[in-house]
Amino acid sequence: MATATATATATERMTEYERRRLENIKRNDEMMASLNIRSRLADLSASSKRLSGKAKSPKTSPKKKPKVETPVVVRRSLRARGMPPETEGSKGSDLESPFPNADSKIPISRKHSPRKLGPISMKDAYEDTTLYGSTFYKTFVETITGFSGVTQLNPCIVDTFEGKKEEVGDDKVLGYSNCNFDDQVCCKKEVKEEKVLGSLDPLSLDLKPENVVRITSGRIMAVKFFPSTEKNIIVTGDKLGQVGFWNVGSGDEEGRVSLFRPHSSPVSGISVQPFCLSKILTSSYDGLIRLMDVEKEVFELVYSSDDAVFSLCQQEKDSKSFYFSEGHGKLNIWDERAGKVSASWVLHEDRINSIDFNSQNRNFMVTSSTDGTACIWDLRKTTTGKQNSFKTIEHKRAVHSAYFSPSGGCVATTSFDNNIGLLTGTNYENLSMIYHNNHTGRWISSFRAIWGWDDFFLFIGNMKRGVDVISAARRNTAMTLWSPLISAIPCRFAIHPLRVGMLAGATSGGQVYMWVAGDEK
DNA sequence: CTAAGAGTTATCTTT
DNA sequence: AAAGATCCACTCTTAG
Repeated sequence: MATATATATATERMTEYERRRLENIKRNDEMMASLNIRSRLADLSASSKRLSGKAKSPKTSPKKKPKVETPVVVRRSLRARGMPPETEGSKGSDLESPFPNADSKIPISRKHSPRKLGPISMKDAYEDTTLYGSTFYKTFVETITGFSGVTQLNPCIVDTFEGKKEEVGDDKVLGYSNCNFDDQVCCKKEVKEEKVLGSLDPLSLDLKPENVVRITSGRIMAVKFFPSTEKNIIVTGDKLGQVGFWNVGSGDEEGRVSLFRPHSSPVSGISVQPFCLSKILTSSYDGLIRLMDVEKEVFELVYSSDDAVFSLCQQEKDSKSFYFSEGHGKLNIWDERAGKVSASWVLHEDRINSIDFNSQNRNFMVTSSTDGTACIWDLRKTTTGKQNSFKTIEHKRAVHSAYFSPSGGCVATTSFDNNIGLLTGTNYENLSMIYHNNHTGRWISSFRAIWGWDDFFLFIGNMKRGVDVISAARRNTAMTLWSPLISAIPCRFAIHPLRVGMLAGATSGGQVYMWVAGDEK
């Protein structure tokens, strides 16, 4: 079989990478020893207490009490109807507040929460986390509807590392990653790269205390930036079905986060409409796809299925259709004008975890699946079944993501088999496996390596609360970003599509960190 | 072939 | 400070 030889070479590579990995571990251990990490770990308790105090916003402790006594809860619909939203003095009063779940015990039901097969008003879905929701709700609506209407498109940094490999020389110490606190020596790490290629030096990414926020209360499954430079807004979806917004850098401590619960099960995908930023698509394990329309203040129901929807993707410049996966390997195309699914294929033998498109050639799509493969598809030829794929990448375990690089010239996959797969070459004929511990277990959303703003670096979380930066040219972990502000494992990431050097990482506790490049102060 | 169960992992809340 | 709850991820094992 052809797969036998492929497996053999993969095994050879594995040992090669394993060897290098062990060398790296040894080096790191020596370095950590020299930096006196071990003794610092001993008094972790003291520092972690201090750090968590810093990481969480100090004022957030008295807010939301989302605990539930009864797991099955129906959200009381239309309670807000007819209530004037001005009365702010009536904090916590169920009778007067238009957002009565501020102090009630119902808002976040756990499992088996029934889904509603129809539109949900935004006010009904609003999770009042602050007791002052009426004012913040209005602020939110004004913020999202207040875009100028001009949509900027991705400037598309088309710059590949192919052909520049020769420039990468032997290991040299390039620099050290920065940290915010002088007393935290442990976040410094040696970086080896002859020179920094590409449009951004990842070492310039800086995490500031004001850029750490808790958005949702559950495990974050999806995170996205709004494609606009007017305001920096991050939207997240979590395991409880919540969709949260963070208006970065504006408003006071509490007002910049708004939280809704349009779904009864985990939110699997988010897509902000490229030409209409007040419309946001969300998909969920509850089988629903909703369109949040902030102008109309409603979560419309677009699609419903008995199967879970596991991923959602929209081509960058196409607002007339979107692609989503459901059930065991099915992929659908939704036609906005027809208002129905216009094509449906069974592409994999198990759930499809990610969908992505080649930004330079829109006929090429890549999917990743729990069946252990990632496939590149030529949409002009796609019928059904993996045997018809343009290219299939085989992993030994479930594959959680597969993304085209910004130039479209590479594909990076992330698998539970502890590898990041890198596909290069004019016809994606070269496959490399880069070792990375992706064993996240049950409580952490699976890691997914995402591309930065060029073809040189990938970003992915690690189990030690750092952000590994993978060099595509060197095919290794070139550096790791650390910060004492990170109090949980960042597992899902997004880049700002229009601002080079703006990176968001989200955790299982609902927190989001935003790194920003540049201006060292 | 399918179902059920154990083990794995980290974070937040409660005691 | 330590224990308890989480509970649709995935893999492997065992029972039918």
